Amino acid sequence: MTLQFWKPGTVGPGSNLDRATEIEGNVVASAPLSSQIGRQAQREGLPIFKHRNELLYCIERYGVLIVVGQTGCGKTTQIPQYLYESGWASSGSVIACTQPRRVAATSVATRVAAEVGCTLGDEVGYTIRFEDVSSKERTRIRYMTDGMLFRETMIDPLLSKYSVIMIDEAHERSIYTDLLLGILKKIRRKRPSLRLIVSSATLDAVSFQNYFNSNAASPDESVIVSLEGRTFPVELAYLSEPTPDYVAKAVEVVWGINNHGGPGDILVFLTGREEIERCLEMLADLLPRAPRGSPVLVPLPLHAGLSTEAQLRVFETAEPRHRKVIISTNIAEASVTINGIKYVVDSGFVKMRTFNPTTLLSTLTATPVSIASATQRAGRAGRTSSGICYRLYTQSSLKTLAPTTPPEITRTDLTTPILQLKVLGIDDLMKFDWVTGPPAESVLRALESLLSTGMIGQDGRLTPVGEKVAEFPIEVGIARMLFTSKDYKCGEEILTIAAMTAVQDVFVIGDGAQGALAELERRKFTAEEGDHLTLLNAYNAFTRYGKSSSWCKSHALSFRAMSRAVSIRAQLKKYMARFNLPMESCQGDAKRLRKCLVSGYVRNCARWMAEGTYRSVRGNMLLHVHPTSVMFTRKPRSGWVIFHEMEETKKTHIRIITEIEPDWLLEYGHKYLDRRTGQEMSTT
DNA sequence: GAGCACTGC
Repeated sequence: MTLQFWKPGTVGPGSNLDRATEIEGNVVASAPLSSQIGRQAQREGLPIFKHRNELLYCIERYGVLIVVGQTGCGKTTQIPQYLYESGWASSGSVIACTQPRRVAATSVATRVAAEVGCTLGDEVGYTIRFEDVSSKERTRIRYMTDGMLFRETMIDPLLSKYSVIMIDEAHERSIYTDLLLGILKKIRRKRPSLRLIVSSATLDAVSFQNYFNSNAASPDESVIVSLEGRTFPVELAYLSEPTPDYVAKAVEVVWGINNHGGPGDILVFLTGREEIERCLEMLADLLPRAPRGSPVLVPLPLHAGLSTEAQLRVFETAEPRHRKVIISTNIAEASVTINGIKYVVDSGFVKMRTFNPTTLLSTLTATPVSIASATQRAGRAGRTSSGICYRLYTQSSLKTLAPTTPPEITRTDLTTPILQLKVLGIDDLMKFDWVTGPPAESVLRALESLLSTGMIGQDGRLTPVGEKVAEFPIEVGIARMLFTSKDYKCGEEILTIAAMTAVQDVFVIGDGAQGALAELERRKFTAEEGDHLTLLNAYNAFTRYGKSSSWCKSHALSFRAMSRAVSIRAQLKKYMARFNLPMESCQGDAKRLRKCLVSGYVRNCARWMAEGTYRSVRGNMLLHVHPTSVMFTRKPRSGWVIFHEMEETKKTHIRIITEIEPDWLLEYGHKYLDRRTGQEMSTT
């Protein structure tokens, strides 16, 4: 790891990547930056010996260190060790390093434990949901998910056991990263001895610095440090003309590489399963026409919906004279790293979910990637040697791309996060020091929803039940449902339903005949009342038959999803015990169960219109039943349903649906405040 | 009669 002062425009080595990133460089270069550290150290008469010491000097001198470095520069593994060796973890304090993903936290911890020469969980450990491999007494370097550290602030608001907190991959701007940064800035005002390291991509470094320096009392709170890593140059190629069909174009490019390019595997970025399958079909059609002497092309799909074993196939080394071509979603951009990739083919699109606070509708649409994303994708070709990235768009369209992807906090339902901030005593949300402020409408709607469900009072303060609900590691509505299960005496079943709705892709659907077979299997669990009870049946069958993976396979269930549901259920059960919520069974009384469901889904009710379409009670939107629902083929006798979620893709779909009686809605007495008139609106 | 990018507590 080499420490360098930050220079605008030096994102990565290699001629072409440099040229391409000049656009990125210019964005950053508009901010005045120089080698501040060097000057500061000189002024204070401090000698700079080594890179490592420079870094340690910076953490001593500045409260917040913004570290810019490419993947592979060792920042995640080395910086915590430097701090540890130089005494930052003495007298019982801990160095934390957060990751946005669980796998990253575990794999990095494993590696660092080996480097330090200790058993994982001793001096070096990790903490993720359901897995705490760390010791309260012995662990000095602790890798964890950002969500876990956020949760810890609810128990220890000053995070007093930590001396240094490193927020890694901060440029990804996960919602927990953003919430944490806001809280950590606040904590540092009360506890200036706490040091912060924010690891970021070049593009975002200045905005992070501005964020931390915006405090008038300490205008030079932070400093940017750049680390040089070992990556290889990636040559960029663009289309001269835009393409109307990037899937077909990707096939063409892959075919061209295979027949004329040197050795090395290919990674193609498309947006979703449907495109991936179309691409695989087109490649399969071409395979018999391969010219003699060219490598045998081995196309492999990669997306989150695949089983674990299908996902693992992309890591297998291709046989001699074979060439892997991995057709992937965005999962390969940051979550999954495959070695040996020499060529990247980038469609330039990604599916992004955006929440509309006015309609409460999430939209999932293919949108152009940001420059940051495009750079990250290209970098996937240069991890082990130099590579080439074929971008399926024109070079001139680069300037129409956004520099970075909008942070998750601007695109998501804030009901649960805002409830959690309230637990931390952050009541005035408009005044909270956000890294990026969420849309005002999102905040208002979240508050409105918290008010209407009794989580906060008219004064905006938490109610006693709100305080408890906030602690549950699950959405507000579902947590609330767990509380009302006491009244309906159905804690046992509601808990299972809560866990099952929290995992996705429970039923494995293949294509063609396999899919039809899976459909038949799924019908075995089907409950008359709808999907929630169907999920309950599936879970109960899973436990009855010994929670086995082979049983799942023969019943078209995802073993991964089911096991996760078991963990979530066990965790939620502990919270239920803590709040004295009884684990009673409804003894097959589905009516009680459904009434309880209504309490959690007051925002999500709809009325039957015609042929698989509904109108939402709120907003009168046209809704289509998702084909995976057991309600897809059936009309609710009462004409009314509640649903777990709605999402707009080509149509607006509702998923996980249960039939209810309309008077249950009234019985529950939920009312919404009309924001314009201040009048209470009935739900009917 | 037709479909869901990716994470996290």
